[in-house]
Amino acid sequence: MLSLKKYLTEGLLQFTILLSLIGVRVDVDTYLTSQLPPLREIILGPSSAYTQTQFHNLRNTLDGYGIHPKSIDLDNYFTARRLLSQVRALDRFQVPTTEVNAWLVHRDPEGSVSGSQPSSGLTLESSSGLQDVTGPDNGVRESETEQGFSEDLEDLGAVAPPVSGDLTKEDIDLIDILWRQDIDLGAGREIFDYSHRQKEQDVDKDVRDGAEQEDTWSGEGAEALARNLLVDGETGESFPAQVPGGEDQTALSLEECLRLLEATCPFGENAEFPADISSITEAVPSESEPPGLQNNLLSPLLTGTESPFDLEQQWQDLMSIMEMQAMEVNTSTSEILYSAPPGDPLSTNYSLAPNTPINQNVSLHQASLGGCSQDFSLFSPEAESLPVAGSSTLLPLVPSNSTSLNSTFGSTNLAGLFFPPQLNGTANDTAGPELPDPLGGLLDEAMLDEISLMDLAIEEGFNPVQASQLEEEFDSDSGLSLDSSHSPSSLSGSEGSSSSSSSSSSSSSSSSSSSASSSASSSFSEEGAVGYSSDSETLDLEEAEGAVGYQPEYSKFCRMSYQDPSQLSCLPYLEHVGHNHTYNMAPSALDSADLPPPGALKKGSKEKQADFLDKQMSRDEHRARAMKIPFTNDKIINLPVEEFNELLSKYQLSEAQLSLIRDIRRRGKNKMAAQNCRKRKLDTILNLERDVEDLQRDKARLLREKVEFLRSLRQMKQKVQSLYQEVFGRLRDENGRPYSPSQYALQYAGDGSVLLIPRTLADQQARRQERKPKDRRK
DNA sequence: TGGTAGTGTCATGCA
DNA sequence: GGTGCATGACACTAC
Repeated sequence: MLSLKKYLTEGLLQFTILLSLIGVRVDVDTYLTSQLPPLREIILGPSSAYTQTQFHNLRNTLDGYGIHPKSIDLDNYFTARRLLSQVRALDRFQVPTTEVNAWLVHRDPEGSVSGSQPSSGLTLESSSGLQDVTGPDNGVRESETEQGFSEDLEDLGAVAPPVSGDLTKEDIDLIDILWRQDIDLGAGREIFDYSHRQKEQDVDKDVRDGAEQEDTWSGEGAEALARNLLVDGETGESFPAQVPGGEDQTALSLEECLRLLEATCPFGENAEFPADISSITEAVPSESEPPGLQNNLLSPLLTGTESPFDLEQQWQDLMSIMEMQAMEVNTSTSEILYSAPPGDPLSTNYSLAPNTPINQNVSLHQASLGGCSQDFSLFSPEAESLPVAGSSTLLPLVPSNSTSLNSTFGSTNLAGLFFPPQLNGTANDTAGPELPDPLGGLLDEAMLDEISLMDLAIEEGFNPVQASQLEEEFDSDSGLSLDSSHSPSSLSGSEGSSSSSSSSSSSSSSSSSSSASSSASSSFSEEGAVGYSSDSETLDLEEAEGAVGYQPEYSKFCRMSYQDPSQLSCLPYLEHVGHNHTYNMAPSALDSADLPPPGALKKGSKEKQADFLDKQMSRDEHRARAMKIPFTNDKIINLPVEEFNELLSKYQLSEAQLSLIRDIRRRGKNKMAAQNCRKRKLDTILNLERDVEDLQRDKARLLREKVEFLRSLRQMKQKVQSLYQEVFGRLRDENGRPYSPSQYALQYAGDGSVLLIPRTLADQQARRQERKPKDRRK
């Protein structure tokens, strides 16, 4: 069955890829959704968006680059819808599930925007559907993971019609010729569009392996980049779309931004912008805009080398989980840890997989590789030194290192709240000038407080209250003093049953006993005389023997019954199994210590039986026998004090006999006490073992929850940074130029207003806000 | 022969 | 102070 699935899957994929490569549109969704849900799941997983809606064909006609991506009105519509859904999703703290989106690669006829295909063949993203995967359509193809969104697309006619007839063999040959030209020039097309080529070659393998994954945000970042790129039809290189009259292409007017914010943010009504830019409703992009300026707008939450955890701490956590996995506590732990989505920070830190797309720099970098060399330079450290936007040489948003997070968000508000100090510690270490949090007011304080509390909990590893309770419990349970009260099993079961006979033997008188003696006898009957009492068999033997002494060896096995009651059921012929302490027997009884066979008791004579019992008598029994004590050691030991004294008064006993009787009673009681003590010790140890296992189980569970929380936090961060990036990227000054992220920043105040403020001012505010939490902690 | 586990016993403290 | 109980320490035995 598996092989059949594999065969079908691979075969369909290969066939579809082939069709796609020759230009035949294959919309797998139409087949999978309606007809073959199992097959769909085989290929796509439980829920995924697998469509090859070639939006690029809408714009990429045969002459390809004749239509700019931004000329399509759907773009704004989709962007607004997506932003709205993302913002709405921000108030939901959800633990995402993994979803695999497989994208078929279609070779663009010619002049395709190479930079528009940064995503690899496989994109792993959240099922929340709020993260977009920029498909090969240069941004028009928006988040189809949103429920029903793809339907909207189709309703709007966004789904490209089949283009099988558009591409002829000559066209394909022409593409190859142009391609070879680049190769002849020393620049293969794959240099400019690595992922494009990579996808064509490896998509089949990737679909099967599911290994190559991209962070969704990188797709968005690439989308934002690619939107501003035009493509050289010959080389496939991309270059910034700074063309005259481009106001209808790339510029999103401020009005649109405001509308967008109103639609996306609940505080949109109060949104306001500085007056100096309020009049910029007709943004006209300038030709003189330095290339790459807009592309410098990078993720304010983007961390270059995201190492949100202390490595040592995470290793400890990992080892704990590994221990629990060894204990087979919960197999879901491994599922979480090892099947974590690519964006999972823990999976990155744990597995240290080199290809894990957790490194957002890498993802964005790769996305930029698809564009052009200019884009490439944006993400290189050298970019910091490039003159950008006139005199501005500061590029604090360049995520070449981990300062990017704090450079824009500082350590306040979102950055500080989304990431506990433990998480962004490296970012703090390398943080340069702290910049204000442009999204400080994006979330209301209540939500931020919740997140902050959760961060504290995560930072502490456990709930401090619970941790203190655990600590107290451990303290109180230290040692063996917790025994009886803490371990209810310590004095139950075998003890009660074993003491029943002794208590019954004294029940006639103990019921009439009063006060102290009654309490003593009751306590004795309840938890005393463990295993030391003579059972009926012993009593019969004793009476048959007619004289003295309990049967310590019989009772010994009864006492041992708490260890395994089913094995040693107080049978005399099983004595050879256990210990045979004969040192307490009379020297005369130590001779001929060979035990009779099991059948000896049945067939043997009374003499042999007497010999056998004689051997089993303890030293005190022998002494009592030698001293002619007129009652059994069992009575001596187990009778309550009053009954015992009454019994002694009935007989005329010598001083030596009385002394021996008292010694026997003392030793017998102490013997039982010792046995109880040892039993309690054993129970305590067993209970402690159970407690340790429970605690380890709890720890593993908490670690799993921690992983999920952090993953969700990371996704929220990505969404926020994406929103910031999109909104900021659409802002234009009076000249239609985008604002430099090194000079301006968006700031969301607590009252819901949105401000575009200078970076310096944002820095100051960020510092102020950073001091507040420190003061609070003090 | 030495180590270990089980057991009994003694001494001691506590209630 | 006697009694019962708990427990550490020791000795002994069997394996």
